[in-house]
Amino acid sequence: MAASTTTRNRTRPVDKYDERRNQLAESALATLGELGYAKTSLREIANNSEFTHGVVHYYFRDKFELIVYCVRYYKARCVRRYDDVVADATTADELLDGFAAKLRQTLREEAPMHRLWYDLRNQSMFEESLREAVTTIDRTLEEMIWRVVSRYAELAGREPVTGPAAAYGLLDGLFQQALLGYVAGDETALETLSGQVHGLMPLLLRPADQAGRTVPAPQSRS
Amino acid sequence: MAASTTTRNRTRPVDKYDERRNQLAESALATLGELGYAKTSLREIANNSEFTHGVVHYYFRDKFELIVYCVRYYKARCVRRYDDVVADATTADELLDGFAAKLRQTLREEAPMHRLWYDLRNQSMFEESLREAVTTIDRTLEEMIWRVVSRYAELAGREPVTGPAAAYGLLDGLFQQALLGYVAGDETALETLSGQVHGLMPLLLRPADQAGRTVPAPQSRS
DNA sequence: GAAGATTCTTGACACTCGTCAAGCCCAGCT
DNA sequence: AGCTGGGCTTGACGAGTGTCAAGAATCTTC
Repeated sequence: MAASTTTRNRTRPVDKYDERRNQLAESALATLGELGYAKTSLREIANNSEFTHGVVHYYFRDKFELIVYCVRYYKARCVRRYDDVVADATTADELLDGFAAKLRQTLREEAPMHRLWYDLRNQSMFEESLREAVTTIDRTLEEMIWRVVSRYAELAGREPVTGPAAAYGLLDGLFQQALLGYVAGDETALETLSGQVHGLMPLLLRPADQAGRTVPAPQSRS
Repeated sequence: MAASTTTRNRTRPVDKYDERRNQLAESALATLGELGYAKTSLREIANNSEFTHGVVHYYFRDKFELIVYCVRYYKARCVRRYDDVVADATTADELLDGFAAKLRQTLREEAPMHRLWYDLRNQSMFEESLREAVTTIDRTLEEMIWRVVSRYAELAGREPVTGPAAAYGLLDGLFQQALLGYVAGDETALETLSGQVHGLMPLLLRPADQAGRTVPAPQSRS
């Protein structure tokens, strides 16, 4: 009975409809962040909301549409997280400090969301239907990181030695490792990450005096 | 009825018993690598073996013991993968080439195993019972990578700028990104990874002439 | 070859899952 | 007031899950 994508009918309760979808997505994200993809059921999602399990099927065709909607909904919130840092910094060191601080804060405050993100990204390696949504958001994250790195290089008056993909891969690896430790109860993961990032970022800049080798950017975008 | 951990009784069919366990673990790993943790059932595992689903409970108390056994079983096979490369190389460049080639090969031939590993590592962020096994193998992988990096530095006559954890995090990030792309069908991920690693590794060495900054090693081991 | 232990199959159980349809509730219109 | 229809609840279904027990099949040992 529900309409195709987001509009319901012409009478106009479009916003009400989307509002409920977002409300359910919020509950779903909270549940997924707590239990993980494997153990999250629609009933559990509904229990974490103020509705019952039937409602989910009123607003989403099936479980999959809900999950994908959640991924996109989540992306909209997280993808501009470092833009302020980039915009406000006036020196390379200031940018680096702000970036590291924001990473620490993200780790501390958004750990469930991020373990969910890694979970879903991994699921996309098994479930092809998730792949498109995941690839899209992953690319957006890469661009977000690249805005930081390239601006950092600019402020330092040097050039990055890596392309966007490599820069994202490196930083994401450190962050994921820190998240793993932090979730396991290692409080020092916060400071460790900060220190590692402070150490890594300068390495991503080509030395001013000499022409070093570069980490080649991917030839194409597949 | 089954014995406690691995020995069965004193008559001596210890090896037979363990052999079956390993056989089942092999089937389980194949299934898990294909379907992922979330969608793998004991019946499916048994179907991929020459036994029926009841046998699983004859050799493993429950699903969890099987999974954990699999993780450890898998680790035993993969953790010395780069040792030959380290032992055989006589120059830094040779080591680097061999390492990159081995990474390419791993990506091409063992993609299902590795997406499974990342899946399980992520699950450990939701399921505490997995944490210990995962942490153990993760540390072993870190040591494996560190053997490569430190030997690489040694051959180059320089010092690493990172500690073992950061080195592992960085390389793991690149590998995971490449795996994601490769599984999604991007064949160029192989060469991209190789190029990125060739670019990254020299950055991990402190310049011979000057005393650069270092990526601090974690203070403690949590 | 019989007796006993071990290994494996089969079928059942209690439960949870996603899905769906029937109907209740209540705001808004005539 | 009475009706209408969208929003929501409830309860059911079939399929699939982990687990387990009872017994068949196979091997071991005397």
